[in-house]
Amino acid sequence: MTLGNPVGPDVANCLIVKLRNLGLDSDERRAFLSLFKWTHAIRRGDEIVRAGKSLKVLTVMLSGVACRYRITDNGRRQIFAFQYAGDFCDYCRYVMPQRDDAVSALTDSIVGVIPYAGFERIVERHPQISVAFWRNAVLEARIFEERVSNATQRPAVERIATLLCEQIFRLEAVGIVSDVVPLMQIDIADAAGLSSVHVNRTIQDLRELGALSKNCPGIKVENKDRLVQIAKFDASYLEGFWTRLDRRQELAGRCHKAAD
Amino acid sequence: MTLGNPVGPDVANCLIVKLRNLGLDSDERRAFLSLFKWTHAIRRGDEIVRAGKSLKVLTVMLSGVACRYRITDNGRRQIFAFQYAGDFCDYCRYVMPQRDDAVSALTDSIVGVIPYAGFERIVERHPQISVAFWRNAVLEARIFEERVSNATQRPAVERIATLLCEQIFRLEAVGIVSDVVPLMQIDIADAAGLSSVHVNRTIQDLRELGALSKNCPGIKVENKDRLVQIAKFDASYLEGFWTRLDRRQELAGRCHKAAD
DNA sequence: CGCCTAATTGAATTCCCTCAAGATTCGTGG
DNA sequence: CCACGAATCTTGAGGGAATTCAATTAGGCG
Repeated sequence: MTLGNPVGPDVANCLIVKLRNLGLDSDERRAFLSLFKWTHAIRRGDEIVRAGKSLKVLTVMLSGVACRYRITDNGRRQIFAFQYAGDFCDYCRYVMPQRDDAVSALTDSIVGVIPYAGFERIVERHPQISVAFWRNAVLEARIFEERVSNATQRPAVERIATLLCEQIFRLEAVGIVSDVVPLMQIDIADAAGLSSVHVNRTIQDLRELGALSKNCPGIKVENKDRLVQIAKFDASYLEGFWTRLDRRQELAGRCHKAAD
Repeated sequence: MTLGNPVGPDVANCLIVKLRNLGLDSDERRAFLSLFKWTHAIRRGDEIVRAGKSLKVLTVMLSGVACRYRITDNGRRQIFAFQYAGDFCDYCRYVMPQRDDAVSALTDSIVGVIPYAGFERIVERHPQISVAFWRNAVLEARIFEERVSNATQRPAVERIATLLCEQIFRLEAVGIVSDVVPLMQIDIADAAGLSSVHVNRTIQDLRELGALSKNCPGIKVENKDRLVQIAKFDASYLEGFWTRLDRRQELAGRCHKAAD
């Protein structure tokens, strides 16, 4: 379904927060938001970006949860990233067209769409936008590093605890505060690279340890501090998501502009 | 040791190739190369970038091999990236100052240094440079994705074969063609997240399989095709390193400039 | 020639996987 | 509102891949 509505502050709130965190001032944000030509409502399970297809558009999550994934040769689904409101689904293709992962919706979602043409125009007028995207790419690389480190060096409990922490902190960073992690066990398995059986056992361990809630459907955090402690989670690697004010100064200097 | 010499085409050859592959035209490359204020000679084992230290400079490998790494809480060294001539050691810190990995030299190396101040000036005059760095960051993220996928889904033989293939192809991309992979088994282990014991056994398997040379020191490729075959290696994810001419067209269009 | 680093080998153990079956929950339609 | 089917989650048992610990051999350099 295509809605003709422009993207107002109501729908785009998370995106605005994210753009600010990436270092864009209000002018640049306004310019970026003006680019949205339309929005799509996507149903759970449907594809947002098709593998191999190169539509000349940027797609942005406005609500819901999605994942970027690939089917590996052994037939399993490898989830590379979970995407929440404010996240760009396929921004890398703009500079790296040969990337061809698929993105599909894990819950009912709304996405906004920006044609490349308009984006190019804006980038030219506001060079800071490409710096912001550069920063975003570095942030994403940073997340992957953490995942590599996790996958190869740590036992499943810490691994899954860390994955959960990351999701919680990222959601909070764009203003979505909830004790429910909106993922299924199979999603966690495919992202962490563990079998769903083992994920299940590990989640039960986390429940026993008091980190997750017992006797309730889905994955609900009972004790966030405990979870963070088990994961030995240090959120500093996500700092780009919620650039602190004292940090803003430094970035602002680097951007030749005061933030806001 | 600090050399007062400017960075001439002789020393910077690999870097020039890399900058071209990232989509910079000759003007932009010249501007970038003019920024080098000095070069350092680094000895094997020494640190190029210190963890936590934020020098306001960009560091670029001009020759040799280095690795970006971190010591994890369990005391092991996690290698995130190998860096060869032309690679930027710490470019991410420019947009993400809170990153604090260390980089140290695995062989005797020469690095070039660019103060942030000069870089900012150039970026302002040549906005394409930040797009190029954006592209570079995406490329790096892409490499990590591959590593996650490898680490979680594939057996050690394929994992190590893939790691070796990646190094060979990256070295070739900047014009360094050799059948010797300039890494030790312990480096491979810390990068792949395997124990050095198991890496050793796996390398012996690769020798038995005819991919690596027997009876010679270090890691020498006996049969590249065989190695690629074992790794099921598809180099397309590294394409940004050797942007093909037909691709260049597309990128050039996106950059509002003809390449070269 | 001897020292230090790197590579190699063996044996026991642990973590996670696969396969397979059973129990819940959820959504849908009657 | 209940019943039924499908998806999700849960549990058990057995096996394999990689780890750790420990000891030995080869290589490189002063």
